[in-house]
Amino acid sequence: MEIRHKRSRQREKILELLRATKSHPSADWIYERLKKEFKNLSMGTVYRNLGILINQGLVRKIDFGSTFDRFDADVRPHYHFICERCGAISDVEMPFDETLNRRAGRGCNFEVRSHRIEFFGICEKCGG
Amino acid sequence: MEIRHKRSRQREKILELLRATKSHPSADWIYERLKKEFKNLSMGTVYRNLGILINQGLVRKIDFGSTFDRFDADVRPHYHFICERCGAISDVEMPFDETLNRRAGRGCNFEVRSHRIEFFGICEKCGG
DNA sequence: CTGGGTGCAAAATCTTTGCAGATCC
DNA sequence: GGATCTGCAAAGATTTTGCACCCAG
Repeated sequence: MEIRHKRSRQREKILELLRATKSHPSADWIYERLKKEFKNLSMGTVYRNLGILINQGLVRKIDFGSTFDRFDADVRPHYHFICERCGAISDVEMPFDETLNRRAGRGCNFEVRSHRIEFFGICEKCGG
Repeated sequence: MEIRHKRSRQREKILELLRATKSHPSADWIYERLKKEFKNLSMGTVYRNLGILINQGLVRKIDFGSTFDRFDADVRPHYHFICERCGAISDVEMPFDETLNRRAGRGCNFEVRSHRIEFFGICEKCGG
């Protein structure tokens, strides 16, 4: 199960780059940036190495979890639970916290208008 | 700016279907479901109508906001702010709420392991 | 050597778009 | 009739994968 990874200049540089920036870049940004150093770099290499770094817990992917969009006809503010095993999305019976936006805006100059919370874990069906 | 929309059986059925389900379906699920009724339905129609319903505020899309994944080398739990105008992602200086998982799990049979909060609004650069 | 890593290109996914013809008002 | 909608197919955008060669250990 455990794969022993050799070092690779590309992977080391990707991690270094990610650690040096606060902008939460996309794979493409990383690719363009590293291409200056590795003239023949390919996107495959970028994605493969990002995957390895994520597995090693050194990098986190900010995505939706699902590979496709999901749609909801309940437009009232509410939170979601996403099962990490089967991908099912359920509503969470927790009151919507109206104070959160204000608290998040404290101490920064962002105009916080809304927020979203997703909980992750194992759903009833998938759990023991 | 305002576009006057005619009725369309397909759009009405999509909304009806979304309202009747709690499973937060994908476009493909909707497509497969509606295909039984509209033999020649196309994905284009599904996506176009979902877009209209979203504009009308009748449906919400659960996605990441960005069309591509973003990566972060800061693996400590923290929250993100996403600018709705320029798409920039910043870290939010708000303490991570360890109690949230437990509170979300209350009253349901999910095993809540983690959570994520994204705040949306206008960032310093884009704001007046 | 050997197995992981790389570049390249093709494939796979998911979503959007152009167009001609059908439909609603 | 005219604007909107639909199906179809092609194009887009992003990510993944197969393969032959390369390189670290």
